[in-house]
Amino acid sequence: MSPKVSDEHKMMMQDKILSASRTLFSKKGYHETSMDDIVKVSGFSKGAIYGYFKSKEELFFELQKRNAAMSLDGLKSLIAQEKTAIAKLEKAADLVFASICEVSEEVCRMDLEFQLASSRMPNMRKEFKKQQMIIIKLLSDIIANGIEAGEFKTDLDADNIATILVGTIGGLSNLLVTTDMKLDWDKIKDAFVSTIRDGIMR
Amino acid sequence: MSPKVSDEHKMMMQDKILSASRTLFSKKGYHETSMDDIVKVSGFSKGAIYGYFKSKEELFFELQKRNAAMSLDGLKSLIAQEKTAIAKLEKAADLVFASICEVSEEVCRMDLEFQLASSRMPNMRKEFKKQQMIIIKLLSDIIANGIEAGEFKTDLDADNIATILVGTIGGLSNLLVTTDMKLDWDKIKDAFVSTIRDGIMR
Amino acid sequence: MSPKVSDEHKMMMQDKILSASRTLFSKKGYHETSMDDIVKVSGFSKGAIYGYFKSKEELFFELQKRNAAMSLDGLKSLIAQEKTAIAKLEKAADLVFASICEVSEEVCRMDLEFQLASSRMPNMRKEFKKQQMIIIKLLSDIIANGIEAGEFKTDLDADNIATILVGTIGGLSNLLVTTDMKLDWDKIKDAFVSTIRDGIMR
Amino acid sequence: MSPKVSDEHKMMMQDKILSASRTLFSKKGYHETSMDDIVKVSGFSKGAIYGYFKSKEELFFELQKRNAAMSLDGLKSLIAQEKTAIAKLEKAADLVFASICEVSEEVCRMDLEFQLASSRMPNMRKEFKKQQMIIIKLLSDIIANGIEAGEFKTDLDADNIATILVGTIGGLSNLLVTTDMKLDWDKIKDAFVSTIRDGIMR
DNA sequence: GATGAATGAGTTTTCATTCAT
DNA sequence: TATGAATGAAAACTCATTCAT
Repeated sequence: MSPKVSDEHKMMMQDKILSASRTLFSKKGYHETSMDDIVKVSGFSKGAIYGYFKSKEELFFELQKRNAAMSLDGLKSLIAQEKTAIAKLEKAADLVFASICEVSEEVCRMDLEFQLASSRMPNMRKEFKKQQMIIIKLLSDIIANGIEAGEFKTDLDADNIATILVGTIGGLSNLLVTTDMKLDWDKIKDAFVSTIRDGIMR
Repeated sequence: MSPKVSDEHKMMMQDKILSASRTLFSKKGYHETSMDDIVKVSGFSKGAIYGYFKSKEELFFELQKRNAAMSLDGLKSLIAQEKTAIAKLEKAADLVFASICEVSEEVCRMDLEFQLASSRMPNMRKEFKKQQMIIIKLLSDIIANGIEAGEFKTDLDADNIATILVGTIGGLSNLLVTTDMKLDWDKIKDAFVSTIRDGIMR
Repeated sequence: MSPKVSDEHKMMMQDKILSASRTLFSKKGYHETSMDDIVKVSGFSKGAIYGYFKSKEELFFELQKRNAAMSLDGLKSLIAQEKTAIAKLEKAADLVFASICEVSEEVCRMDLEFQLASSRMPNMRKEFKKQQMIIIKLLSDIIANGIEAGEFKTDLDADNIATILVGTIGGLSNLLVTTDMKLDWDKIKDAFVSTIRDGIMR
Repeated sequence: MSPKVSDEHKMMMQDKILSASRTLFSKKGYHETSMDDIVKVSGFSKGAIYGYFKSKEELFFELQKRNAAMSLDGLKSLIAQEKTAIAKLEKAADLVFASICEVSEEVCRMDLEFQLASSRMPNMRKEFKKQQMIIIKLLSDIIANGIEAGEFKTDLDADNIATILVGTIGGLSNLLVTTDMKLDWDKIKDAFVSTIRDGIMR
């Protein structure tokens, strides 16, 4: 079982590098972040980094995967705590708006970078699609359950509503980083939640 | 008087260059488009292009401004044809979903590029914010009128709803280009419109 | 006809770069010569060199082509001055041995580099083969004429003899650069010429 | 006594490493073969290889020495079976042409690599010269014996003829790998042997 | 003004070699 | 003695920008 130790170690080292990269990518963007920057900030040598990731692109790709996995885990565990569909959705909205406000720009910019990369790099695109699908499915299932349970209108298409929700969340997140709009996110959240609630509940 | 003629001429020349750039930027992205690409496609010389724009960044910036102005004009004239607030909003939704489906990827990718650029370049950000504000204000006014006219619920915050709408539209557009999801945009539009309608109408 | 001026100028510039590269490649070898070396020695900038040759490999390839063309021209004009087949062959031997002795190492090393490159790079190989074929054909024709004219034995296969001659010359040239053997090239030439003469004349 | 065992062991280990390197160098060339390649193919660790050879260059150098020694042994034992000088030479020609045709490219490319290295690295050059000298001496002695025995013309210079023979063989071998010429090596061998025979026999 | 050749700092990536374990 | 992760100098190549003509 020696590979386990080795793999764990590798994971840890990769995480250290990714951690440094995360800050840089979100601050300066993918193109503007050079491997030299990552070398400087991470404290690893050029060769070491290339030992752990075979290219800048792969490093970026891996970062996206791990970020997404973490976010998804957080979302899932939060949702699991609630019983009703509407409560689950509200909890999800809470989390997302909280991350927009608190973790704020860094994470949101990173997301934008990933979206852009996804629109150009086939591998990234495939992965990103998969991730979005998972989230949409997650919400879609909640909505479908809500319909079944009589919480929501019966004529809703769960998938489409879920897609719209994901789109809205992403769009609002982007709005935050692309403008400096000092928005009152609490009120926007309330407006969002109540609009959706009125729109889908019966 | 001569400056006027000269300015008009300058504008025309700039438009020719921007037109070539638009295609390139949306197809390949900002970073992957080189000035040499623009030289080749536009037919202008290096020196000429630098005569009309003082840097690649400025060229990109200018392109965004003109694109936004055109889109806004289209939106405004379309909206002006309708009387009721809800009809205006639906017309706006039509336009946006049409551009997502028809003009499709190219335009949406361009938007992503702009959003990303906005999140890094202060000038761009300022401009982008201004543009978003204008659209939000446009929608907000419609909503406010709708409230006043008794079309919509009275407890709505027009600005927040407008922000959400703009976010949703942007998010769905990004979803299109970052994933290959073969979504049924017509149904999504319907779901979007009816959710919103139920959410805001009384 | 403006391209003519431009093309001539381009050729001249390329020649200047190639000239500097020739020295470097023959002194240090292909792999050991960096583009920075060429920049330093040629006085051109990085960008300028890449403007004239799209890669180090292409530069090397072009150098080989021009070298070969020059050598071939020299050989042809020398041979044209003689009447009999044996005299032509001897003249060719003179030229080759002279270049081995006088121009000496630099040219011969360059040849070795080209041979090695030919054995690995498909494009180079094709070009090298073509060049060798031309020389073999040149000699083969002389020999065939010599056979017809009754100078040489009638049972000779002109192509094979020509191939052997080309091989021998190349091999001796390599022997010069790969060893420091202070050989008496005049005597070797005499031995070569007389062996061949006795071997093929009747 | 322990050094003897140790030395033998070292030799064996070195041979294993060299064996893996031989394949790599001949397939990909010296520069294109990395130490990592050798690690992968040989199964030895980086450190182990550097324990047995102090550099890539030395490894290459040692490989050349052992290759040459093996070839020479084969040649000597083959030649020893023949009585007359011409029979010995023909046997030598057989061996060489056989290796060109059968073992073919791989070995010949390796030779080219060595020749090139010889032309740049003083140590290599010295060794290569020594090896060539030995072969030339071997052939030269045969020729000298042939002259004495009345087989060959009396006015031949044995050393020069031997040099030419070695050059020719090397040149033809290079011709094989640097071009794809589908030559009829049997006929070339016949032409070679008969030309030489006619050129030197009385 | 217009041109496009020239610039050179900056980019990603490789790889022979070392050395702590 | 053996290992292989780490090193970092050096390589090929790009491209926004300038400026002599």
